[in-house]
Amino acid sequence: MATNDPTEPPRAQSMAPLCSVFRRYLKSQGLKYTTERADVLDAIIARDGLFETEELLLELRHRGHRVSKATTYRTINLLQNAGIIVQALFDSKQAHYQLIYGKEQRDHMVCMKTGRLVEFQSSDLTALRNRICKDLGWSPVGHRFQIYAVSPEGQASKSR
Amino acid sequence: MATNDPTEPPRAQSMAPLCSVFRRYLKSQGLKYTTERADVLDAIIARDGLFETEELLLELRHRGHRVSKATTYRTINLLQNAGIIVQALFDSKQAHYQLIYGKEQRDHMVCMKTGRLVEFQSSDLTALRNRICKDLGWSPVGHRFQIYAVSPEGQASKSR
DNA sequence: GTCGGTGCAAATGCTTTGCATTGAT
DNA sequence: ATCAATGCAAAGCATTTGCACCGAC
Repeated sequence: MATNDPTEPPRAQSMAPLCSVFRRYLKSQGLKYTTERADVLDAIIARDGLFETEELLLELRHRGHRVSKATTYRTINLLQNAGIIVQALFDSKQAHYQLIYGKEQRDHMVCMKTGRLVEFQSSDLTALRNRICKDLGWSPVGHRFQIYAVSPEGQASKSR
Repeated sequence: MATNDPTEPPRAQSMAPLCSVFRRYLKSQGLKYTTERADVLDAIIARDGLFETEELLLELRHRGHRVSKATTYRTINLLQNAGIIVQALFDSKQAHYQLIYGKEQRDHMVCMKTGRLVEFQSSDLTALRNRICKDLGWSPVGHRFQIYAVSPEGQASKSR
């Protein structure tokens, strides 16, 4: 599913910092750091890319963690508020999320023939975003960018 | 699906061409051009911007056209397939659409304080998109770009 | 020991669908 | 006349919520 950027070596996210970011956020809100919440964050870190809730539940089951669907949804919302994950992708019945904390913005390119999804980074894009904001007097916070295109494989397949 | 020509000046959309684009699409699929479908397209043209289904239903009622919710949804799907509208915006329970046929791509900037939504166009962005695709050997079809930022008014409001 | 958290099942709310009727070509 | 479209109400589905019990601080 998710591929990565050819220029940067993909590294696994070490768990400790994210975990403490989450703890700090929870404490600041008077909320508790529970095993279920830790399990959900772990599973997200393990995937290290785009995920949807159903996949996350499978990942959790797979690792032998029993977290209810309700709690998973609740935790995803907390992680969004904490700025650790953000929603990604348009045009989908189901919400997709991606880990974002401490990472450069990652954008997506979807193949309209094969459905293949590629992540990429572009500092030019971020620069352009900042310029657009500046021109209009706004302060940039973030962005979402998704390209619809046809991959080389998709072009090859004459069928359909 | 339907893209457009960046060299062409953005002009106000007159109704006739879109209507015939839709008719042509319907005919090509062996589908019928009905008054309800025409009414939905009219209402979308009248709004000429972002809309969600509920708003569209109100617009239709307002103009004295009785089109059922089911038909409106069905027509929206057809218009997407015809390349006349596309889904826009992330992070929303409800789908938002925008008229796109024969227009330059329009992107969005949302104020995180006030919720204000601004549309903008950037040919640099399209150029950047095309370059990114070319570098990876893909053929660009379209894109969605949404900036999260704080508007001048939002910055002024210290409250919250 | 307190609150907040969890799981379950029920509730929501947007969107889709089945079916009998209506209408465009 | 035919075959698709419409409207209604019911069904789907991802997500949220109410509530009784449980667990982190």
